Formats: sequence, structure tokens, C-alpha cells
Amino acid sequence: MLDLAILGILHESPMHGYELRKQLAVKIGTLRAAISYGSLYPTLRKLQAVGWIAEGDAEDESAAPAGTEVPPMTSRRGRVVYKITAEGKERFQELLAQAGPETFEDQGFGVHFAFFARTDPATRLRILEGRRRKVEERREGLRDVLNRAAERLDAYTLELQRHGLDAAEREVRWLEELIASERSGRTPGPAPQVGTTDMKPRSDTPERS
Amino acid sequence: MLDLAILGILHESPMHGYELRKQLAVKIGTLRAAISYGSLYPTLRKLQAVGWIAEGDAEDESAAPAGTEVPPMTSRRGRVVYKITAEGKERFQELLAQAGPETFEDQGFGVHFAFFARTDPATRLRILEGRRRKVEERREGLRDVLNRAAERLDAYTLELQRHGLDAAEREVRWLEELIASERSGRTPGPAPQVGTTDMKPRSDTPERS
DNA sequence: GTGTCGATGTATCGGCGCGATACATCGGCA
DNA sequence: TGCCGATGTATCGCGCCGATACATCGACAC
Repeated sequence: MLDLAILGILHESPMHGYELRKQLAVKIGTLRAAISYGSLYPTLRKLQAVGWIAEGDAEDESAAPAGTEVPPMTSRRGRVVYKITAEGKERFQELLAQAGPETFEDQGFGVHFAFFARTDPATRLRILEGRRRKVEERREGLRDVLNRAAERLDAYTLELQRHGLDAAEREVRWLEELIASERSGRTPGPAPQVGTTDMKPRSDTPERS
Repeated sequence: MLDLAILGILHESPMHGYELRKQLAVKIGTLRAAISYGSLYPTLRKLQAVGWIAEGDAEDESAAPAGTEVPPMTSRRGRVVYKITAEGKERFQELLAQAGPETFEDQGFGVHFAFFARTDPATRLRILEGRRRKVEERREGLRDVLNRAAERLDAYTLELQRHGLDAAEREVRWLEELIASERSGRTPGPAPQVGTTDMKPRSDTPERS
């Protein structure tokens, strides 16, 4: 799971750990708390060991894209800059495409969804529908409790169930819209995504800082 | 965290592991997935070791006399019924009252909230406000991203942020209502908690809503 | 100049809790 | 009679978190 997230971020641009974590926080922080360093660094080392990422020895990456007035930070120091390898990119695509059961769980879904711009349309649809199914099951479970066993629960527990049910219903509706959007071809925004190989989203943004 | 949840369920009635997990699922399953057996049984053993729960005598099983020379070598497992001890009840109240930082996290909050009917009003208010603060921070973070960095994100990531923001805004509103409800004394339901002789009005945070 | 304070940056350690798995009993039902 | 699914207890590996420890750097004070 972290593998996918880290590869995805490094796919956009080489980065060192600290920065990586911040990017990760805004990218997938919606459904999942920020990644802990206790997870990040060991994972980085593991990914490096299997050859999916490598230590890039360059700060001069920042020199390449013009127009980037490198914001305050990012100066030279003994930082370790990681970049994704060719093998890592392959593996990233594999991980994106394969949707196991945990893909439909909160965290897994969040990570996959965050990289939808790089995912092929068929997989997107599969994941959205799997997630919808998951949330629908949860919704039905909550409805059952509220209909069948409401009188056995105290008011607070009941209120918690209601709030959870509301959230589940909303997410299902949200997913419905996204699915309809996918089917009609109009993906939400500027990402028509044709071609199976190496599609990059609006990579015009330097992505620094 | 699991300690609190298990003590809370066993506080209502003695139970064996399998049943306990099912109860737990409906009680706190809203904000948290069902507890795994890989967590449940070790925790039960730990709680038993420190004396907060004890094995209750499974009476109906003992209906057959002790002349059970039937089991050859395989240790026949019976169902183990656990019940909370007096010390466990004390500890439960302590855990309920103490609200550390993880109390305001998704899972921690869910567990605490599920037992609000057993929590004193002052603590309820404290926890609700702490949670609200937490969710507000998250909401502000998402707003910042959407206002300041929207153009650097692809459409899917953006959509994820929007959905997260919507959920955060809803939860804040939900919490506001609960807080108002608490303050006005009309707690939602059959747990007025009036027995407390000296409830201090606890003139609370200047932040009102 | 130097003190120390907050942000940046890398790294480890203990432990919680999950998912998979194993094993055992019991009631249907074909 | 034999299979199957629900009930029930238990363990193991490991992913990830939270706390913690260091070290450097710019800034502002004194």
C-alpha cells in the first residue's frame, strides 16, 4: 500500500523523504492520516533494495524545469533524494491495475483513487464499482441495525449509527456520479486519458516545493 | 483502545470472544472496522492477566457431570465466557474519562462516543469539542489545498479533496449540534445522567458557535 | 559572537492491531 | 452418510504508527 503511494509520488518527481511525506499528506491525506516516518524510511529502504527506486544524486533536478523559483527550502545538504527507476515504473503500473480486496477499503481506495489520472479507464471503473459495493454493504448493515435493533441501543450509539449511515449514503451517491462520469467518457476535468502506455497527467506543473 | 472497547462491552453483560466481536462490530463498527481475532484474543488474555476481566463459569456446559473421559488427547476447547471484574469497572471509568490526543482521532473518538451513555457530561463535552477542533483543522487544511494549490492537482485528486472537505464540514456541523445538545442539558435519549450531585457547570472554552 | 528556537531532515524502536490460517464442534439438508 | 456453513478459540507474520533521538540551518535576540 505504501509502496504504491511512494512510487506514485516519486513518479511525478524525485524527492527526499521529508518532502515526500508532505506531498503524500496532501495527495492521500483525505482518507488516511499522514504517513509516519516509522513507515516511510523503512519502506524507502525496502523499495531501494528491490530496485524500484534509487538514490538520485542530484539537486540539479530543480535546475532543469525553468520557471521554478525554488521556494524557500530545498537547498543542498546531506539529504537523500530518491527517484523512481524504470522497473519501479513498471511495478507502479502493475500495482495500480491490480485491485485486491483491500483496494476497496478506506485507505486502499484513497490511495488508488489519488492516482486515477494514471490509471486506465477500465481499472478506474472496476475500482469505483468495487468501492461502491463495499460502501453499500456497510450502508445496508447500518440500516439493518437502525431498523431492527434500534430499541436495544442507547441514544448515543444510535446517533453514531445514523451519522455513519448518512456518510455511507453520501459516499454511494458520490461514487454513482463518478461512475456515471466514467461511463460517459467525461472524466472529471482535464484528463481524457487515451492510450495505455505511460500517460501522464498535467505534468506541466513543476511540482516543486 | 481495544481495552476500553472490550471492557465497555463486557460491562453490559458477560460474553465469550466470538459474541464479543459481533457486539463490538455493531457498537463501534461505524468508525472502525470489526476487531480482528488476532487482536481480540491476545487482548482478552492481557486483560485477564491484569485482573480487569475474569473467566466466568460457563454453567450450562457443566450440566453434564465431570465424568467426561471422552476427550482422548486433543484438548477440547469449550467456549470461554469472560466477565468484567470490579477493578475492571474502575479502570473502565478511568479510561472513559481520560481523553488523550488519540481520543480525537477517528477510531478513538468512535469508541469513546459509543460509550457516551456511561460517560459523565463534562467529559462528553470535552471530547466533543476536542473532536470538533480536530476535524476543523482537517477542514481548514483541505480548504487551503483547494484554494491555494488546486491548479497543481489533477482532477481526481481534486475531487477526492472536495469529497473529504464535504465530509469534514458535515461532521463539524454534526458535532456542533451534539455540543449544543449537551450544553442545553437535553442529551439525546434515555441517559440524562442526573445523579451526579455536583456537576460543575464548567464554564468552558470561549469558542462558541 | 552566541544562545536557543523552530523548521528541516534522517533514522530507529516498541508495540498495536490486521489478515491469513489452523483446528474443532455443531446443526442442517441432500 | 457426507458435506457445508456457522460457531468458536487461537497463533503468526508484518504493516504501520507514535515516540524518540539526533543533526543542521536560518532567524531573531542580546
